[in-house]
Amino acid sequence: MSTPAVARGSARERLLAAAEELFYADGVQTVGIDRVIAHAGVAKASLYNTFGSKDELIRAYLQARKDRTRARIEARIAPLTDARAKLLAVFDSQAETFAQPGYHGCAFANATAEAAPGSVEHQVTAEYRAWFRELFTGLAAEAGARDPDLLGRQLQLLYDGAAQTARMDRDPTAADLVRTTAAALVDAAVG
Amino acid sequence: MSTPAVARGSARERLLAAAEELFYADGVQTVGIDRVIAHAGVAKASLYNTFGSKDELIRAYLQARKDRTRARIEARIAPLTDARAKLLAVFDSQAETFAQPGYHGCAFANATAEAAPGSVEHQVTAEYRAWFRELFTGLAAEAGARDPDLLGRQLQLLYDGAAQTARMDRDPTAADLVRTTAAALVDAAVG
DNA sequence: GATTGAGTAGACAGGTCTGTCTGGCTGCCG
DNA sequence: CGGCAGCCAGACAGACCTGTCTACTCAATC
Repeated sequence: MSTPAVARGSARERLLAAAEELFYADGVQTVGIDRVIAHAGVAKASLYNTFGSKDELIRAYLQARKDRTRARIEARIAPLTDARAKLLAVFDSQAETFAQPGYHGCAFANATAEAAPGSVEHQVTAEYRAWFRELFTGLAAEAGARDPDLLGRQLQLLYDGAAQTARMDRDPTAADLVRTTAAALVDAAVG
Repeated sequence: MSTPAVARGSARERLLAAAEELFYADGVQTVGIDRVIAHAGVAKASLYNTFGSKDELIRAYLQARKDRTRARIEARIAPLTDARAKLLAVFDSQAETFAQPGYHGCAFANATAEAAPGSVEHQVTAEYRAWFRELFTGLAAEAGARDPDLLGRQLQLLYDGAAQTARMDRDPTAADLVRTTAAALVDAAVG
């Protein structure tokens, strides 16, 4: 394995791509700098010239993940008009990730599990979750829920639980389960 | 901090107590052997004579945590006769843990987040979750749910999600939220 | 053609990690 | 009283970690 697995692009792009693969698969704590640069086919000095530290590489990894998740969900919601359908589409998007071969749970949950309070991991995760909360409560209000904040929090509860179940039990059918349950909660909160 | 924080008992007991505190608070990966033995006030040789390796200490830590959780929940549901009440009592037990000052999420979720597949962490976690699943589905059947397996899985979904929310958002009110939601799901599945 | 910027290869420092080993102390039991 | 089990303190080995530094290559641009 002397040949790098991430071949094209600038050193920055290759590093980020390698970090995304390795950090997600094996954990930001477990994976060392040496593995990242070997996977990217890049010199160590390039990493430190570009990102300055491992922490900043971790930040870029999580930031990229956040942006990608957000874009994926928003693209799915955009063409829909019905707010109920939009809410359920969020879980359809999650189902897609479960089905991917290397699925390994929520990257933010994993990264923060053993990270120190105030660390880079917690900083980006806080942003990620704030956005998610607003998404759910906003759509809940749009859908006409009696208590949009309650429904929004309930749905985030389900979303988090599904990711945990899918990872820990290696059970991709959690996708069906969570969608059914979410639909029931939405209908109960609106009806 | 030269005086050990865990004072009484045999070397084994002190090591396990220290491991439970430190591993849970800061993570099994983050905490090194030296911190554990300093906290326990014990020599390194005693650790390796007693447990043989760090992995086995981690196993003992998770095993102890599993046994304690199980005992706590079973003691809570034992005096109850109504199956619905038993199901909700599981969430009351979880609410208690949320309220504890050092609450830091599900120990098993945290330990497995960046652990290699097949590791000690995953082994004990699999046992823990199998027990939990049977508890929920058994009580769901007892409560007269139309589809006990479905309800059991739904409740475990909620339980996992609540632990994640309580940890990541530092939001202990997740306890009320999950109890309310669980009650709604139980009633919908039975009625 | 000279200069400059970006990148490469890899040695190195300084620290931390797990795990082993030596040597000595204490208290209990026969 | 002798012996031994259990424990302590800490040095040490060997691996691995992040981050720095030197010396070199190559391509584009002025």
